[in-house]
Amino acid sequence: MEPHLTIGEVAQLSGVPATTLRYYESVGLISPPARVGGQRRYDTSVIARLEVIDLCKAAEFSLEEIRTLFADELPGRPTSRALAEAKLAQIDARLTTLAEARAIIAWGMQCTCPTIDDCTCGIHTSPTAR
Amino acid sequence: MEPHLTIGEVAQLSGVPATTLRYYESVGLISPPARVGGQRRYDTSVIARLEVIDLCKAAEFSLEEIRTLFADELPGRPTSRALAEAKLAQIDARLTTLAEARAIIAWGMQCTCPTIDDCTCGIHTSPTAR
DNA sequence: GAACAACTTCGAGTGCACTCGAAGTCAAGC
DNA sequence: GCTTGACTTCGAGTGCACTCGAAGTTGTTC
Repeated sequence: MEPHLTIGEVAQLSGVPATTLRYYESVGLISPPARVGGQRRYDTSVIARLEVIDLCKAAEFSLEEIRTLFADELPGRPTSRALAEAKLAQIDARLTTLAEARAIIAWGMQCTCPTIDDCTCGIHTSPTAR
Repeated sequence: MEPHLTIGEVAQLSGVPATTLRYYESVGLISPPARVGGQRRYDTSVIARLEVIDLCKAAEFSLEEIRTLFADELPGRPTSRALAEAKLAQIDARLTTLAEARAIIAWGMQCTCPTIDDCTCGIHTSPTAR
């Protein structure tokens, strides 16, 4: 785990742009690495952390939330657990509204009105009964 | 349909803040209303338009896209149709990634690692086989 | 030792959809 | 005529996650 990777190498290995790596460091998502002549030298563990970040992003956590997840080192990680539960609820809510949006569009595509303004006829009879 | 509603009345009737109404006008989503002594006077048709905008927003269209929908007056409204189809695909893609996110979190909540950094063990065995 | 790429910091810009503040104008009621 | 509240414009600010540009420094190669 010797620090030997330049920021460009980490960027290449991880697929995360160097600018973004500096940004992540600035917001405390990755810890400041060693320096050689002012330049950053990373050890390979940063790659794993970037993978975790990627996973968390895929799970719809904000960077600030991911920072919190990393900071949570209590036994059982109650903060992370609470965050995950809240996020799950958010995702479910989002899934619901997206399904509604899908229904609205599918219904709208059957519309034959000359302009969309005339479509108000459907507002009170749309599939989600708005 | 005489223009007699002030911006405040429209805001109250529609639930859309006056600041937002002015913003919508500035981006061409609603047409500039009549003026009495410099003040906006709307006719009741603006309420219907705001309802349509609301519906489009619920369908995940951006304001710019909604502007396009309103401008589309060709027979059959081919532009709107294309936009709707593209949006449907976007929504479906989003539904898929959200479902993945949901699976990732549900899986993460079973984790008993002391810190999230240790969880990398799961990256290659997560439910979506990332 | 000179060229060149890759690095450094810092501040500012991007996109979206608002939202706010300042400073001024207008209409209605007393 | 004065107050009050709602209105007007304009520019700037918000939040998120970057992204870019400028100006300067470092490491590598010839």
